[in-house]
Amino acid sequence: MKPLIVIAGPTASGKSKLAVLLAKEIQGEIISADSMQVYKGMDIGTAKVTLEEMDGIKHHLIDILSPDEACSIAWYQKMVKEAMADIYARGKVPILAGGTGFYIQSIIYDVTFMDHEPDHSYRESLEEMAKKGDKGLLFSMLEAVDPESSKTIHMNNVKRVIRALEYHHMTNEPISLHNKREKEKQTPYNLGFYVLNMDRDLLYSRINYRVDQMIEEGLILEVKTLLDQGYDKSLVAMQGLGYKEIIGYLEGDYDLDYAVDLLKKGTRHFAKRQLTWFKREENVTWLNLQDYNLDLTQVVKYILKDIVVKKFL
RNA sequence: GCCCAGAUAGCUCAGUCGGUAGAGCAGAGGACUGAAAAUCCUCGUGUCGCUGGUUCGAUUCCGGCUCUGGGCA
Repeated sequence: MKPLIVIAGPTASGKSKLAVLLAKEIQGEIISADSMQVYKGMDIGTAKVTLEEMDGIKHHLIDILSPDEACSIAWYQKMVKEAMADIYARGKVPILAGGTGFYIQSIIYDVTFMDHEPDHSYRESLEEMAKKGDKGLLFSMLEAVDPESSKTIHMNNVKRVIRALEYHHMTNEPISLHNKREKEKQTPYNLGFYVLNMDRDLLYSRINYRVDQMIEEGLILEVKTLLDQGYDKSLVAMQGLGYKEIIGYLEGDYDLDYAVDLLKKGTRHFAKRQLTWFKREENVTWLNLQDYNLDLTQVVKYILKDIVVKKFL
């Protein structure tokens, strides 16, 4: 089995830096597992690694789309697999690093996605129904077609309901069946999965600090620039943390202090959701930064040892 | 110093015509398989400021006190 090292963790945990430090030790190249860092021009708000921070380590899947291009998990997965093939061909080790749990899963379990594009007109008709407030109708459609999913997807979760309906519409099979099949998969890689974390209080104060830094570094100008370039607030990229809040401020919905609070709060909530994603994963090595005196070089030392012991490489 | 209004969950407040109380936010937990930094679900006991009184029973009514606003001197 080919080696794959994953460095995950909530936002502001230090995983990007950790990944670089590790890459230098094991002939690694970094593949970003981040749904927002794929976009060009969104640097401050996504806390994208700078050229300097990359420190000569090659990073993949960063700055590959403009903000008006939609990134889907299927497309992301395809790009990552290409990058990995390339990395292996050159005799290096891929390090998947980032905080988007959904994306990470799609890689480590090599989830199968259909290779055709969604039926936009069908989806739009469903979205139309949702707009009219017909949540109940959508849900009863799901119950009829995929009773299994109707037990696990909540009626209010319109996005999930629509996707399940869309999936059935395109494949004539319930998405619950697809999910079940995919969940049974074992990873095809020799997988070393590390999650960098710390006590919640510390994480939250780091998040709050980081948001203040972003404002100082010019997040508002970055957002303004994107809007001036014609990127609309309805774009998926503009729904990202740091962008939607600042857009609200720029449009006069509230003052800057409020926007900053909103962003800090949203980022804290996000970090919690990220952790939920990693917690359900088995065979994960959790690393509490506080056990290493907040020193990433000590964390790297531990990982290097662990990699040898568990024969990940 | 006097008058008025407050004092209830970490915060903002609602409420109890007297039977020990509940929303939003914060916080915690969870779901997710082609929007995922999105979307969605679950979780609310706290000396009801302190202290006397009335009462079977007071956070609720009455008195005093403390504190915080606002007003008058």
